[in-house]
Amino acid sequence: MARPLPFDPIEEAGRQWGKRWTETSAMQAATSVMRAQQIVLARVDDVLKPWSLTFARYEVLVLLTFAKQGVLPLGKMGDRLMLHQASVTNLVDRLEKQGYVRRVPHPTDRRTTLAELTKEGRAIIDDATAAVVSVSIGVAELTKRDQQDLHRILKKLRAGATDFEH
Amino acid sequence: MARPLPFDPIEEAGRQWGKRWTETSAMQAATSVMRAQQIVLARVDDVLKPWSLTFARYEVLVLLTFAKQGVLPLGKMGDRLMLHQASVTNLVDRLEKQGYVRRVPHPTDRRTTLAELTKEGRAIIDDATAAVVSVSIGVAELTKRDQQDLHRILKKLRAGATDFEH
DNA sequence: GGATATTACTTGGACTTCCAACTATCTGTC
DNA sequence: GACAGATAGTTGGAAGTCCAAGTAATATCC
Repeated sequence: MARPLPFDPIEEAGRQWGKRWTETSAMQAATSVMRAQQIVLARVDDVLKPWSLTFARYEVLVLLTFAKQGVLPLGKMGDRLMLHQASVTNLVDRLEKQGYVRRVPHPTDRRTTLAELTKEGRAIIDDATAAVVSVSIGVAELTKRDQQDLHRILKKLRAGATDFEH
Repeated sequence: MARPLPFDPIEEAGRQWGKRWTETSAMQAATSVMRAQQIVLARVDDVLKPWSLTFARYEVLVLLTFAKQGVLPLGKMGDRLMLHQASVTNLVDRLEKQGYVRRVPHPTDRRTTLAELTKEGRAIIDDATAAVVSVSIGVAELTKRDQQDLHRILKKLRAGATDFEH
């Protein structure tokens, strides 16, 4: 990371940007999102270190926890997590090496691979989540109202990106 | 990417999360930020392809454009862009190979390396920016009001992350 | 003035993400 | 039933991010 500045770099960028170009508030919104993601990611990754997990791999475990039997096809996981298939393959590879997840063949469709939570994976998820919750999933500065506003605004963005039908 | 779902995966995750854990709105806010970043990045990267640029490298060029002489020390760029020094080194390496930027020794401090915009770099920045502006920097679905709200809310988050003094 | 600490940048490695290409398997149609 | 097309997953490569360690140069302090 870098050292904190005596001013907000995004405000300053807005000032400079506005001298030459248009869409200043869009630029500031976009830049804020980029930076906020970095912050949330760093914070959550940090509290997940005791389990050698990252936010990305933690999300995979959480998703499996939501499934009835702790089992899901890799493809479906990619849809839900909004990730490329190759990314899912990578994450499951690592989780499998860590022993939190196991690959299992689909009973009828031999193209499909299922990811299944292992006993170890199931055992840590509540503790890992407690750690993640303890830092408010990286958005501790925001009130509940802020969090909801953020979710509402970004939902418009996501709806326009063919994330889901609307 | 994956195929669009018949429902919003973040709403669905909220439903499932709430059955077991707390801080559901924080989870949805954090997850929304992660996904929004992905969307903005993909959109901006896409329109920058004609110049073989990415959002990250484009931001470096924009920052240099803001500097009087088109020259800045790498360290200062890292501070402004909120990037690790190693990331700046990497980006400047690539921009230098592309001919958009040149490394120049600092006149008095021999530890410092300056990045300087080349004529080529200066020549493309307005066109590249026109392309980026044409997609509203990836946040086209948001009204100006939304963009400002987003900026305001995320500023709280950034202030808590020692991005700048407040 | 010299030893120590700080600062600036680079390098190598880990991680995540994507794309494009490839293999294997299923589906649908004639 | 066979062939074309769609679907599922993996692999290899590119990009960006970070951290930790290393090198070089400047600052500080006694």
